[in-house]
Amino acid sequence: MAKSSAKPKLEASRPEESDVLIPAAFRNVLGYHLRVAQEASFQAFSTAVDKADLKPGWYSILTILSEYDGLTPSELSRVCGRDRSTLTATLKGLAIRGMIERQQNPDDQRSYSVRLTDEGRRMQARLHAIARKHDRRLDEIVGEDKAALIAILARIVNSLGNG
Amino acid sequence: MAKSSAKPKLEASRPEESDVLIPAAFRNVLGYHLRVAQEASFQAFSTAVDKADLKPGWYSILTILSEYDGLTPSELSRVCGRDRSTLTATLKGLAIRGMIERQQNPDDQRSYSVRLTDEGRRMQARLHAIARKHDRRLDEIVGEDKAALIAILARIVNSLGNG
DNA sequence: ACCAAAAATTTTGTCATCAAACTATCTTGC
DNA sequence: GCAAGATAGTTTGATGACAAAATTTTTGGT
Repeated sequence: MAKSSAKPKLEASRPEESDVLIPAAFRNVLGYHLRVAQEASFQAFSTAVDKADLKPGWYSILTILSEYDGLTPSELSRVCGRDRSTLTATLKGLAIRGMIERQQNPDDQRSYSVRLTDEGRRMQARLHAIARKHDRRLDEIVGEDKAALIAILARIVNSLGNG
Repeated sequence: MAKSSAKPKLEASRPEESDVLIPAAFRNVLGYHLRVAQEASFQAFSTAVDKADLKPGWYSILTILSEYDGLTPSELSRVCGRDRSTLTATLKGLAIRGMIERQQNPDDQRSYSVRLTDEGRRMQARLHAIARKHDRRLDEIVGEDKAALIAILARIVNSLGNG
């Protein structure tokens, strides 16, 4: 299966004029564009989630749990890429609202595993619907370049993270 | 010179294996990859800046000012894409450290313009050196796809921002 | 001249993030 | 079996972000 995967091309169309002034010092800086695009994307998602009176931070955790139920906070932290201490408050919020349950690990008193409740599963589904809508919007904007874009972004993560 | 600008291709190489587990639900989600990549990039920059005992948040403001001296906080807010209220604390910090000066607008008592001091200019240069090093690292990772990548990211910003 | 509306900035409140310090528990070496 | 070190989770403190409300000043209409 040599070269099995197609090689998507990125058409570098003429940059659209935006209503926002970009300082010359940033115009050619990847980090800047990366940041601005991510913030725009997150903001759009966040707004949609807010309208449903939910918290955007819940989505990733509930979704990871719906896939890998029973992770410990530390494992969860590794999977979702947040510091352990960041999760403490979110997990507390989710527990208070009855979306997760903590179950003591009988072999290690320090540790517990986190499980979704039925309520948590329902909430995950609601958030997932919003997320999918947002994704489709992004997909439409990016178009055929999606796979290539994801590959580059993953390369950035791996290179900066491990190299 | 038809087709004067080359059309960079994105080689979608086989995704490198990373040491981090990516949940299946996120594997194909642009927003997720965008976020993770941006965080990796910012983290790398932040670490470098920290080593020099500086604040990453200063860089964008000082750089914008070095290009457009004398902006008001509101204008600055628009250019750097942050909420006006976010700038208050940073500007205060920069003023305390003598990197900027506030100059009352004689025609409008509510408003003032922000100017770099010599100290601020020196600080901007130091931060800029760090930023350039970081940029070069990103450029190396992204390679020939840079222009195409920036174009897509800008498209995301414009579409989500105005659409 | 006055009063209402708009505008520029700051203040306040909430949230997410990391790093460092802390507590409790487990594991290991001796 | 015990002390030293590692690990799990939480707490605390700093940063930086937004939104909403408050403040001050300007502008506009009558």
